Amino acid sequence: MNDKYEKQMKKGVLEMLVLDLLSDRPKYGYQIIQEMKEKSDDIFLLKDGTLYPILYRLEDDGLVAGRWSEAEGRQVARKYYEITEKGRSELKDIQELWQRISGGVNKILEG
Amino acid sequence: MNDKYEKQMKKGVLEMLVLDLLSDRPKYGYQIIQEMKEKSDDIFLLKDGTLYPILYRLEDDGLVAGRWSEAEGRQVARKYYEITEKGRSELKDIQELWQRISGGVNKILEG
DNA sequence: TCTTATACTTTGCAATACTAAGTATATTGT
DNA sequence: ACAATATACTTAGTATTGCAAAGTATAAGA
Repeated sequence: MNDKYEKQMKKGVLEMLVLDLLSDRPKYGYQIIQEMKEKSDDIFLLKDGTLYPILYRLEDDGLVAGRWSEAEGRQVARKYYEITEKGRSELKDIQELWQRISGGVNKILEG
Repeated sequence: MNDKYEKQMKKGVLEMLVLDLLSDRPKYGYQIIQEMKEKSDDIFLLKDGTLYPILYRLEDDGLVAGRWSEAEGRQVARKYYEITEKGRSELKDIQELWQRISGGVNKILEG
């Protein structure tokens, strides 16, 4: 039942969260999924089929840049995503938007 | 630019906000739009073309019940929407979901 | 050998905020 | 009287996105 609302409520915020996680250092997909899970106390459990399309969109928009790692003593190639300057600038704007929207929601719920 | 994110971030929460506004007493469309604007300090400025489809969905789901008013000393008919018991129960669940999701977002942004 | 974890890609579906257009009456200003 | 604005509801169409599911492939542990 509430799966529907949960899915909808996550729209828009996931891109912000991915950008935020990338803002301290470049990370690869699986790592982003783990950190998202840990930092949110198991609230954001992303499937890989959810994350990668987000990364591709961010890349298309020039907010992150992906580069394949030269297999450092391991075989499985990893693609590291790094936030761009444009990405940092956008992240700031999106976070302000989140404060505005979530603040507005709480005003109504508390009012 | 940020219109895209703003639109997405509102997904899911608008139904919750409409249900919340209806939880004290029945209201008609225009009134809901005004209260949404006032209580959110101009953050949620709904167009009628956005609100009514939400009301119809809520009605289809049995969360609200609409009834036409018998024109009380005025000519323009108004359709009043009233929250149902099912609607109150769902609202409680959706609000808990909102607390969970927005809490998770803030954990990541602050972490 | 089999299972699990790691790691990335792609297709297709469902849900919804919004724009735009349409219909109609009431009120206010000129 | 006329025009403009506010009130009030309806519907069609678009774009976006979270997710499930399936596919490809390597590494590590039982």
